[in-house]
Amino acid sequence: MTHRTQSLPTPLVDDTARILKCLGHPLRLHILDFLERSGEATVSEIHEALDVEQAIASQHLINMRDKGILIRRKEGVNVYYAIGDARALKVLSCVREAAC
Amino acid sequence: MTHRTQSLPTPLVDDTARILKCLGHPLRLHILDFLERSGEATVSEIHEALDVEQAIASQHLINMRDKGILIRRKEGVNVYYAIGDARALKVLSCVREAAC
DNA sequence: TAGTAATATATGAATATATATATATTGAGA
DNA sequence: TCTCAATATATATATATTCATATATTACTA
Repeated sequence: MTHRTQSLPTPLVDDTARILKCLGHPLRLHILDFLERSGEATVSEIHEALDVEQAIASQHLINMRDKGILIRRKEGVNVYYAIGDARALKVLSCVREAAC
Repeated sequence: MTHRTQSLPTPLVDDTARILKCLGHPLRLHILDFLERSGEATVSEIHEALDVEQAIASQHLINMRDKGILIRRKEGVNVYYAIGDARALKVLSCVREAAC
């Protein structure tokens, strides 16, 4: 069969792979799901809602933020995280579809 | 903000994370892209087209097959791999969109 | 300014992953 | 049956990831 489309450019593949790899972890995917439904949430809210240690939650949140998947906003002693990447939202909506 | 939708079920999240993690590797994503454009391809065609060692290509192909992302068909001494998972195709189409 | 709650960081141990290389297996044809 | 080409497997090494735990930082408030 002939190739009807061009091969994906390597920089795009590399960047996409980074995002997919990051989302390819159950807890991070749960966090993403929670944040999408919450709009935004503090570290405490997340670690309580998902029943994981505070440090673990913080580690994964920072991980996702480093990759541009999440953004954060400080308010006093609290830190609010939210989804900051359209690709992550897209992945989530695909998973939602599958859930039906 | 209240939660307008239910949280994703854990088994679905786990399964999805497994797939995303697997696709979250540049070479595997390139292989997926190549297979989508080829329809199907042998190990040799893949390792030559993507310029990677035969054993490396085989390892990644088996990896993806183990996770149900690829299927394969034997024909004599050749083994043809093809995409066998709708989710993988969906991911690919999203990446294609981003490429435009 | 001392205490406290929220968050982040440092560190180590266990496990998983990626790559490279060498070798084995399989099937076809001379 | 011998050889060759295609594919798979075994193994070692290096590196990355994950989780757990302890500790540090930060900002508010009494």
